[in-house]
Amino acid sequence: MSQATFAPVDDQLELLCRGSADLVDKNQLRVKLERARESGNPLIVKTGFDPSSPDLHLGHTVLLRKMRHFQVLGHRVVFLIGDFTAMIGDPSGRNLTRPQLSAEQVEENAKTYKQQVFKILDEETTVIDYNSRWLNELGSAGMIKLAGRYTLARMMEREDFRTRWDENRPISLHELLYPLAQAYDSIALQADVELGGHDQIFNLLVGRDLMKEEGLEPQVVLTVPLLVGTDGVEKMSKSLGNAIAIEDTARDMYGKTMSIPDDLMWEWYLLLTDLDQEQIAEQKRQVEAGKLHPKKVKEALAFQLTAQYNSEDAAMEAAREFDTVFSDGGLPDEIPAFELIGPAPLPALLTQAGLAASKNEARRLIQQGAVSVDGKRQQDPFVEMSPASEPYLVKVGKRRFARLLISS
RNA sequence: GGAGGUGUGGCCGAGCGGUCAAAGGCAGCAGACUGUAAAUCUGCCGGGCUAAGCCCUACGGUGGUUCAAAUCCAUCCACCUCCA
Repeated sequence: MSQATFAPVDDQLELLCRGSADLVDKNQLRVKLERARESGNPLIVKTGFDPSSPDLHLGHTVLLRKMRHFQVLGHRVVFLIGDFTAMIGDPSGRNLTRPQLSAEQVEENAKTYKQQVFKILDEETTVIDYNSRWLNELGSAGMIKLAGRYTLARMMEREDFRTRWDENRPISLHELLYPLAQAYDSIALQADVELGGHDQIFNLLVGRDLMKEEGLEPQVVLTVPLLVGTDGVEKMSKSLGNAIAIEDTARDMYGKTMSIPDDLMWEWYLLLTDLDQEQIAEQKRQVEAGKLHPKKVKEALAFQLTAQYNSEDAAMEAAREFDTVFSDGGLPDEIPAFELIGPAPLPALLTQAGLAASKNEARRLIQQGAVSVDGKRQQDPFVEMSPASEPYLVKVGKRRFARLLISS
């Protein structure tokens, strides 16, 4: 292991604590950092990822960014793919048992993961590992021994288990093994620090307990808050439709960011950017005092995020287009074109062009005044569109555009 | 092994045999307004039909009872609880 020099401990602590939810405990982390500084041996920082959701979104990046902070400071970050534990399915925050994944799915998902995380992590220094490496070998005898070190009562301290129990919802036995398996990962890696989302706190603490039982120095547990999604209410999740994927187009990323409630901006700044905390607070004060327009602040946020995951050019382009389309009611750069056969009623054409899900919906949209043809609102749901040499420019709502060329 | 319960639209959740395409909430979409795909208010929210009406599909599956079934019966499936 290479000898390294580390920044002063207080400086490290400041960066590491930024935007964190729990830290158990800070003094221990200080001790570990000091030791690393003296010995030149970096801390082993473990973060587990369940390969069940390969589409990473900004919610995941909060954690990835914290990992990145450790990397910047010269520590050894282990990106642990929970290919073994994925067979169990993490019960954290769940009120239902998760579906179990097949080995093929896990492998496929893990691949997709790797393609995405290096937008944030440093590919050179990130250690990627799989927990099947030691958990497979553990075998059922080892698992039983491990299970013998924890009690049902302690397991039931967990809020999600407790809730499910109280509400007569099922808890499968294998779910009880998840925290144990995760704890065993920490033992196997001899982790100094384990990172996770705040919902992981229980699992991470079990890791501490079992490390002590093994006679190891317990890991420090550091969690980050769960990012609230674009709806401003629920935590960001793909299935809730309030997520911004890191593979989203620049246009989507910018637009979706602009759609978050104003109040949410500050948290996003804290968790998703490296903007100085004092600067964030200052902007917030100015907005509250009415000196700074919140839209400006949100634009800057949208720009930063878009630039980070796409490119500055793409971000500028997205910003310009957003203004054109939404502030000025103009046209986007790219409008999908369709060639359809006519004459035909407008609702049928809208449906064929994918601008409406069904003819009924198309009719409703027309009646509600959502549809314009060549810039003029069209409110007759029975209007026939006849063939023409030039395509019609059709707009549905604020965001759906198409050029429809009608031929006979 | 025994007893009981539940299964409704993307989700949650009401639902007397007819007036149920199914209350209410969430999500979604649209309009107005605006400062944005913020906030707020209003409307829409299974499919088809030149429609204030009609038709089709739908309340776990199947089969019945009935003029009429999400509602009653049988059976199957799935899930849950309690007792042992």
